Amino acid sequence: MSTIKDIANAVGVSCTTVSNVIHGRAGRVSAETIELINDAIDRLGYVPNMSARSLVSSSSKVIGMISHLTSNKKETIIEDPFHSAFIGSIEKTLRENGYYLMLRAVETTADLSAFLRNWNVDGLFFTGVFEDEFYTTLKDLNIPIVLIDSYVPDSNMCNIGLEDYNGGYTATKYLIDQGHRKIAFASPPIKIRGVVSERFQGYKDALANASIEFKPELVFEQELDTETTIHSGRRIAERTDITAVFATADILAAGIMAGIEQSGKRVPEDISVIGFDDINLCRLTSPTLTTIHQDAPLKGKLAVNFLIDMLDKNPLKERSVILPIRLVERDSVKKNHLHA
Amino acid sequence: MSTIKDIANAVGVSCTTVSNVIHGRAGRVSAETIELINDAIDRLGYVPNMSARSLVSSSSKVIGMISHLTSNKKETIIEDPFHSAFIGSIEKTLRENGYYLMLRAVETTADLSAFLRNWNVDGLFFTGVFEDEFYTTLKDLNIPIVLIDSYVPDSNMCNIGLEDYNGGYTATKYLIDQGHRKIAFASPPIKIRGVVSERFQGYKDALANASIEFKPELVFEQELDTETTIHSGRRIAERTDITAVFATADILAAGIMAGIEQSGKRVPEDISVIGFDDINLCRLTSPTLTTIHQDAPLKGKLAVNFLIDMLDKNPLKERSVILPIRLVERDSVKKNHLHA
DNA sequence: TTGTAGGCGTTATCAG
DNA sequence: CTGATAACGCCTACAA
Repeated sequence: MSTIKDIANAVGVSCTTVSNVIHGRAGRVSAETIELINDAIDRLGYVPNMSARSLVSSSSKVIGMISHLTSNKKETIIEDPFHSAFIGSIEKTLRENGYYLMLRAVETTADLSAFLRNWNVDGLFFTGVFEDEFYTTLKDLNIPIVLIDSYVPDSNMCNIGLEDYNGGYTATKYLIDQGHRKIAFASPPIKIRGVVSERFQGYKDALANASIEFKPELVFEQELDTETTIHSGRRIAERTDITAVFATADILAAGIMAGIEQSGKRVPEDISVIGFDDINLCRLTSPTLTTIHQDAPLKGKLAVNFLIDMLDKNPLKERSVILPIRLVERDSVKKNHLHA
Repeated sequence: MSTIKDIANAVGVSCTTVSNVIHGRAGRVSAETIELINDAIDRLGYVPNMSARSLVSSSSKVIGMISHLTSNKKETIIEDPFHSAFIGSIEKTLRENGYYLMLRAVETTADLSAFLRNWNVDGLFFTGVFEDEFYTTLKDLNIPIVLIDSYVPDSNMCNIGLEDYNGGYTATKYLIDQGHRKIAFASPPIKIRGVVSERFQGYKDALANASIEFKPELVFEQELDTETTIHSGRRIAERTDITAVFATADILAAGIMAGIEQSGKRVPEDISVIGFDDINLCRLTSPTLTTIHQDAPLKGKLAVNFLIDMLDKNPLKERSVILPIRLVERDSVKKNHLHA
């Protein structure tokens, strides 16, 4: 484990000079010395000790990827294949910019702020439901934060969002256009400020615009584990009035399809299903799943870019970007269904 | 940001005493002082600065979750839903034991060892293919390592493995018992010491025991992205001789099923498919996927327990644990197919 | 039972 | 152009 001092000794200069070279403060060192030092760095295999750096600079190059654990939930950080899809692209971009990614689940604000101070965390991604409690803790914490699934307007926080409202509207409208009138809405529990509530509003507005009355009994809220989603499919199949389902996540839609088929009904002949996200799974189910597409890798990439701009104190043009959605037609919705 | 010194000042004792209390060296401090100090810690909201700790102790409580990026691969750390299934349980257990999880993708040994020294990483999970290159780097690195998908016998490395051979054998035998003789083997590229090569051997031995000749042209190696797996399904469907497929991963099996159906053939009527892993997806496809079950959360849990025992320098009874597999029958294999 | 002092590797300040 | 030096927060001998 060679240190700056080792390099300095090897070359016969001071630590300061070595440090200057490492940080590219070339103006202050002769070309010759620079060469010598770089050689020694390679030869001795020097790598910086990040702990020492953090200690003196109160900044660590550590970015936290925080997942909020609600107490009743499974303990898994990455519950949704949709999330794991962009964690990879986040790690990659972070790495390319000299940052490190720590994964951490927290239950309380105390957990979170302890973690942040433990490591002088430089920035944060926050996934999952963002509750007010966190907002008050984080807002005067003064580190860049990118919220991935919530809408919370604030300086030093960025939202990377999606046309969630539009997505909900588009999906529902599409079903209506195919002749459906009894359209169920299936989602995880609808939390205020969460993405789902936006999609829900889109659903309701699409109904209203088509003069279809909104019926609370057509709303199915449930967790996203496979058991439960399949069970929801069964419940939906039992309801003889429902002809279509808008599910706010593909894994949910897939579970519902499975449940429907297990009940002896057919998708899309008896009940049509439309999903949300457009994960790979959509092409693996049968029928393949019609869904609202969002670009997960891009979402991840933008999230990191936001964070890095904030870390570098680049002025942001925008605090928030809303990614477009688009409908992807596959085979889970019966076309021109004239049910009305 | 209160420090030990702040606590010491607040209470009117020295840093040493505070430190002793923090580390539970109760014997050396009066009960009264302990109380005072703990109060102050709560009141001032002290949390340890991990950087400072790492610096002085050359150990960091940081555990790396390393994913080996092969150059031609996508840049994603968690390519497989199977992996994301247990990363959550790893983070949880680590956290409960006072450790922190850093995610990092590496391409070369140099990348890896730089990362390890950057942070004084205390221990390592290594997923993905483990090549010799890494072995030589890691083996004298003297930190506990748990290999998740590879077989490399060595002290200070642990394998948490699976009955991969048995899984391959069982899957193939099952197909044979249903009357299949022309059984394709589909997998990601077969790497030496990887799990796949074990499953492959099981496949070959099951064939041999049934006096079925192994045909290299029935082996389909491909990457696991959705495009490619569906394409493989098509290729398999075109081959009129194949009546069954053993795929070494469920996502692969699902893609192959989709490809087969896209070619106008039916699963399992025309071609049977059996998978491996038993991820949630198996219950969402139609037909549902018969597969070899492995317990992913348990695998994650054992992996962490191994690592923590090694970190705590607890003597290990075993360096390696092999988890059992079992066949889960669903609907993707045609029963009693008398094709022979 | 408590305190003092030195050092971990790095950076920034300031002086040569 | 280069080098001392102090400081970051914590830990561990060693003293008292």
